Order: sequence, then structure tokens, then C-alpha cells
Amino acid sequence: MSAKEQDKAIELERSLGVAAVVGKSLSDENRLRILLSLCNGRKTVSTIVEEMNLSQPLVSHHLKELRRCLLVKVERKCLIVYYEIADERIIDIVRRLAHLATDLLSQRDTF
Amino acid sequence: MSAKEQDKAIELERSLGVAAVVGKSLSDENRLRILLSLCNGRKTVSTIVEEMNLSQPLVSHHLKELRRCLLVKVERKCLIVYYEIADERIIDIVRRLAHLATDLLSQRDTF
DNA sequence: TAAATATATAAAGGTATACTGATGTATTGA
DNA sequence: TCAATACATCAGTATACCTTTATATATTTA
Repeated sequence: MSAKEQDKAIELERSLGVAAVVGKSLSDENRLRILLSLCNGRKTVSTIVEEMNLSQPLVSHHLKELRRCLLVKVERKCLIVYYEIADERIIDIVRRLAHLATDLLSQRDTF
Repeated sequence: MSAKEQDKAIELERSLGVAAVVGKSLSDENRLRILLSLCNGRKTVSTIVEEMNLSQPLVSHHLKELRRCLLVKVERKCLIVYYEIADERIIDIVRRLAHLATDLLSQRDTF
């Protein structure tokens, strides 16, 4: 490994703490569903609640968690609150995760 | 959205359950460290324990979790057990996650 | 056979998290 | 001002999860 690659590896290791924090967002199916539902633009909380078929407090709870990890941005327009994806790369990661999980599972019956 | 794209979207949605199971593996810093430490080939449990500076039962516990999600493969050679990455794509995902998390965090102080 | 090695598992504690039901807050409209 | 709307928060419960300490199992070696 070159000195430059070594530096990169160390930098990567250092970021695993924050990576795990963001990774926790990907550990819940409802949050993944919310993230994907936001991939075509911002939505209001009510819209998400209807689409997800989850209780409003539960959706609020998960949105708060996604906000905490900076994965979504909020925009208030008086009574209505819009949520949107903060960084499109998270969608890409979710897609890769889903593909990988599907492939892994196809070799087995269940996790 | 074309009919084909629509099919893909539905397929993706269906896989979010298993995606969340695998995602849970990415929610713990120690597991991320173990995964990355395996990216250059198989290692024994003892080696991982030394490298991670974690207790042996704790490493076993996390390896068990990674096994459950099929992210690592096991190979026994008598007393010694080797663990290795089951699918290289997981390393790619961890890298992307780490980069994204670092970038998101750089816009803030803390999660 | 006894000790040492490599790994897994069990028990227990403490914290975190998902979820529900109830309530709070702020804004809009009648 | 009163009711309705949109969203957040709180209290409570149940479960899951990380971690430690102790112990079990299997294999090798003396």
C-alpha cells in the first residue's frame, strides 16, 4: 500500500464512527421507505403519512431521526412542513444496499 | 415513469425489508471496522480481536451478526476459524457511507 | 490424561429504539 | 373566537441491542 493509500485508509477508519450514525438510519424499513419516497422531490408530513400508511407520530419520529443524521432537509411554509433528501447519494446507497440484500438472500431462505 | 421503471421501483420497495436487515449491520462502528479489516482477505477471530482491540466474546458476537446477514463467510480449519467478506459490494457501500457521513458532518458540528 | 489454545455461548445489565395513544402548539378559516 | 388542520412532543411499554463476565466446547500439545 502506498503512502497515499495508507492515508486514505486511515481517513476512512476515522470516519467509521459517523458512518455508523448514518448507517443506523438504514437499519429500519420504515425509514428506508420514507427516504425512497422522497427521492422524487420534497413532500409534506401528511403526504408521507398517507403514502406510508403509518401513524403521524411514528412518521414524525423517523423524520426527526433522519434530520438528526442530516439525511433530510426541512422547509416550513406556515402550517405545512416539507421534507426533502439532503444528499442524493443516500438514495444510491439505499439502492445498492437493497440489491445486495436481495442477492444475498436469494442464496438463502431467511436472514 | 415507464412500465419497466415502475416494475423496478416496486421490486426495490419489496426489498426494503431485507435491506434494513443488512443495513442494521452498518449501524455499529465495531462491525464496520471488522468489515473493513476483512477487505484484504480472510482473517482468524484472534487476529480480528487483536486488531480491533475488543474482547473476544464481543468480536464473536459481531461476527455472528455479520454471519446472520450473510455478509461474511466462515471457514473452519480445526481449531482456527477464518472469516472473510462474502460479497465485495458491502465494502463499496461502507466506503460510500463513510464519505457521505463525513461530508454531511462537515456541514455541522455533531450528529 | 492434563493443560493450553481458539472460539462460541450464556447470563445479566443497561441503554436505546420502535411504536401507540394522548396532548400540545401554531396557523388557518368560518 | 371557535373549530379544524398540520405537525411535534410526551409518557409509557415492549423489545432489541451492546457490552462484560463467566463458562462451555473442541482441538492441539505436552
